Amino acid sequence: MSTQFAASKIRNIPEQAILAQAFLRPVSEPQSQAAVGTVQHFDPDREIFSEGANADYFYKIVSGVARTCKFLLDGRRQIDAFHVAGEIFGLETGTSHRLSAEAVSECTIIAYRKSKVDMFAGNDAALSRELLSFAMRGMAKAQDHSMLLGRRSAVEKVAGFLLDWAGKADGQKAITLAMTRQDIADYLGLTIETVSRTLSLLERDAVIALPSARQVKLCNLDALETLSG
Amino acid sequence: MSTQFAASKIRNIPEQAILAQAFLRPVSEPQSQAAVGTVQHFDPDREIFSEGANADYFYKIVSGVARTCKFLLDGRRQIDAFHVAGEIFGLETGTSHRLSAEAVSECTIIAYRKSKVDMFAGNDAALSRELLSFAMRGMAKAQDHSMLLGRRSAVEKVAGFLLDWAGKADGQKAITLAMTRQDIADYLGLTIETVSRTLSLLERDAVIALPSARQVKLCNLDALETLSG
DNA sequence: CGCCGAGTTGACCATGTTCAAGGTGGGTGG
DNA sequence: CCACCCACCTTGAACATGGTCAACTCGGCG
Repeated sequence: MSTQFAASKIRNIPEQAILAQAFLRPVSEPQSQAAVGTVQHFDPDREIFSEGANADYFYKIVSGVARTCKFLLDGRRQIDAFHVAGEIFGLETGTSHRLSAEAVSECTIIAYRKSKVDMFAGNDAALSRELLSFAMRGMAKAQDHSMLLGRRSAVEKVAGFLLDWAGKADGQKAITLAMTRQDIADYLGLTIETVSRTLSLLERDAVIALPSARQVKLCNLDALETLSG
Repeated sequence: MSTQFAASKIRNIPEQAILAQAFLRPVSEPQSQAAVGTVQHFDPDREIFSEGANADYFYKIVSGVARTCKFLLDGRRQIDAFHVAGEIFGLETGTSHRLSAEAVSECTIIAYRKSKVDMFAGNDAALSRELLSFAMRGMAKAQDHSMLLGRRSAVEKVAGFLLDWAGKADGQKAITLAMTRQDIADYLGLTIETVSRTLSLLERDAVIALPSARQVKLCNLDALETLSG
């Protein structure tokens, strides 16, 4: 299920340089990626880490989709973000994870030791910059998400989500939703019924088509953008 | 209104070390703080910078309260955060500000050139770490805010906000709100009326007291924490 | 004193939630 | 191969929470 490589020492490449790959390189070379990380595979809905757990590792997605989320005591869930190939999550300054992470679809991820980042971040200028940029992007994403949650109607939320996801799927007009309606609802701060109704509404208005529950065709991008606010 | 110091060169102290003060030092020495920054003063509701403007400077609050926010085309506003003395805002990786910033109360602020951070971040390990930690804290705050906005009722939001603000005001049970009801509403994703009603409700239930509109006494912290979810 | 902005309160309304009843489709076992 | 099942999704009707609109209060200041 998971394999630990120690290629960095065997091949006599400085760990620092290899670690930088986590940030600087695309996911096209799984072999070299794994050099300082542990490759792991998760079935849908499997927990990757849980809120409060030790944040010794952070993760980069090779394939599939994962979600990071928080739970309230009564079971309410807020999904913070969906992560796709190439994205990093679970990197914290504190010692424990502030969010849980789970696989949405089947996914392959690489776990990196956080301690190595602590060691090298100060010395390697490029890595340092990349880390900062990662954190700032994360901050920007979370802020945009706040805007979405606080001041938008159901239609605006759903339209915005579809455009967002289409962006991740590289701008295709036909997109495949990796997640359930419940996931979408918990991401948008809505109920599953409202998400479903809103999608039906968009379909009725010929803004989208729903050949199947998880397949969405964006028929009218302009209308969608207008609706998203 | 604003004064440019060039003390670093005069006193022959490396700029890099002085810049680090922005992150590493408390706000207790305004003289030295100003060494690499421009001290500025803002009246309530004055714009500090606007969304889309060049992000050449970032800011640290010396005194007073500021807010960072976003606007939708139709005027809806989402306040991202309130900033108090010692806090930094307006630091971006991109070239332009993604949020606007305005003074809530009268406030004194120091503006730092961002380019200096770009120059030194890679070389100075401590500064680098501090920057990263700043960004990660910002990310964590924005994520918590999302949780608040997405999955909480009006009472939970208001109760949470009061506890939060009490925390910033150093845990005092009697707090002074620097902001208007409208600000609170735009921070919590509610309307001004709902905020007002909810505060009245909390007062009726003896959870808080409202000697004046801006003065809140937290009479029953336990109840408040329960209500905040 | 009267004005004005901020805040409160009330009545009504709309959006989204809740509860409940079907529908659909992919997988499994007879 | 078909029937059944189950998870996921959709749809409807009643309801609740918070929004909207409007009147009113309060406190500071010319």
